[in-house]
Amino acid sequence: MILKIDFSADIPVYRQIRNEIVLGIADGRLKPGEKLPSLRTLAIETGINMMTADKAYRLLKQEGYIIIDRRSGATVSGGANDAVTLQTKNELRLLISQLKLTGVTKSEILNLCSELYDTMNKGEKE
Amino acid sequence: MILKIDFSADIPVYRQIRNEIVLGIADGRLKPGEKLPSLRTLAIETGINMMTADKAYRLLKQEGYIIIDRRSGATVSGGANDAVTLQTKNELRLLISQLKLTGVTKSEILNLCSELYDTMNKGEKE
Amino acid sequence: MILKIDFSADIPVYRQIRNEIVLGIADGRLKPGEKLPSLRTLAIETGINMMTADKAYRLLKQEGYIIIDRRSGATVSGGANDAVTLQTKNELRLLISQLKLTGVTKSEILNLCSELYDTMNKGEKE
Amino acid sequence: MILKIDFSADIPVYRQIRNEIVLGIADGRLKPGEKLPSLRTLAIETGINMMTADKAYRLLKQEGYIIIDRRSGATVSGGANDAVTLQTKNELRLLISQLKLTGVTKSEILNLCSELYDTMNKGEKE
DNA sequence: GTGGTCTAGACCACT
DNA sequence: GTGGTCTAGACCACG
Repeated sequence: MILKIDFSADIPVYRQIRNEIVLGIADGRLKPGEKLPSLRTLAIETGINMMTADKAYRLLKQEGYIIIDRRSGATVSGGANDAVTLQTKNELRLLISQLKLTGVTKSEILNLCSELYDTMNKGEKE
Repeated sequence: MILKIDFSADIPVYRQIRNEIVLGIADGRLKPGEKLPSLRTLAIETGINMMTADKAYRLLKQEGYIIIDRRSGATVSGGANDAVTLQTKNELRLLISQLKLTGVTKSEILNLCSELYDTMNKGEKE
Repeated sequence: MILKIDFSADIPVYRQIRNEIVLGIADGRLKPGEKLPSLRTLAIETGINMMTADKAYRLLKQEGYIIIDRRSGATVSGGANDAVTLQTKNELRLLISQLKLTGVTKSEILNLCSELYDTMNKGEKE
Repeated sequence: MILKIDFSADIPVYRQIRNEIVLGIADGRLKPGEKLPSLRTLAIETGINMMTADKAYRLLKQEGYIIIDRRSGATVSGGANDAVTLQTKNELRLLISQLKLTGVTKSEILNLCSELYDTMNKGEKE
């Protein structure tokens, strides 16, 4: 799995990494139990600082997306903490507000969500 | 409309204000054409600095949510720029990934979105 | 001649009026010797404050575009002060820089200028 | 590249900085990919406040003239957004009106534009 | 080191 | 009255 970083984006690099990995797990490109690259490998491959990679992994661990083991490094857990759910639902409310105000109808939103959800189950191909 | 600011949150104050106003417009508490408080009033009422208030209004203006009139201050526009839509859809994908990984099913997500959307129509024409 | 004011624009109202009148003179919709509306009329028709209208006329007078006579009000002079030329040439340099950086070629710029100039001689129809 | 600020001019400081940088890019004194001074450096060197410098950079970023990189600050992008083109063309019409009314002939205007454009290619590929 | 955010004032331009 | 701009600091997030 290749991570693309946009250094000129508004969103911090460590968060971009976190987001891409979350997306990767959700759509099946990263499978539960699968090993993630080491901090060093990740840092070199993406051209980022190792401390930034560390920050991303710590965040993912705290949210329950990955498990960090001293011996085997970071592996995908396959789930996430419930605390994430609550926070996410609040954010969802804001996004739906924004979509509504840009003229997206309710059914369009539901279709969009449905498609997005379905798409995640078909990313099995490497 | 009262704005609640959490000064210890990790989300910037000017963005909290922006978000609350977007939510307010979407759910009808703020109606198109309605006048928003002046920069000074907003700053005093919420206990923030004028420049922070200015930053929030500038962002809202840039996104098309409000119109800033040289004579009478800021008013609600009722819509938003298309650029917002695209950005929002990307963010939506991440949120749905997160919900999926915390065990929320597809139908639960769709119900949640539906409820959120409907809640926003209180006090407005359907 | 009808003046359109955009109260939500970044450019001050008095300057919008000034600009529209300059454009009107240049393209022949306003002819030398022609009488401009009184401050009061202008203010009422455009929905602006009389002081704002006054400011616009004072600026136009100072630049030589109009002549203000106590008895007959403001009339179009047909020219402008040389001081305007110098200032304008400086501004022109910036605009051409901007066009160049947005990918407009030299010949496109020259064609554009040529067209703009020619268009101004055909605005004879009221 | 040295930026000259006129603190008594009626054009805001942050806009003067923006203009000088645009001119610098267009005439090749600033090359694409080149690093601009940091906010702090710029503020100290020109004797302005950091927030004013920030305002100038934000504007340049929004217009597409520069890229702000989280790692190393601001760099010249070499282009600009299309939205700038449209705005600029409108402003061009006004300037040409003004020149016409101060007695500058069409061929003089075209020559002037041509010279201004050519002057910008010093130190660059034709 | 960098930019991002924020404060508590101030003065000016505009309407 | 309004927003627009600016100062001289400060602290934090990021890399």
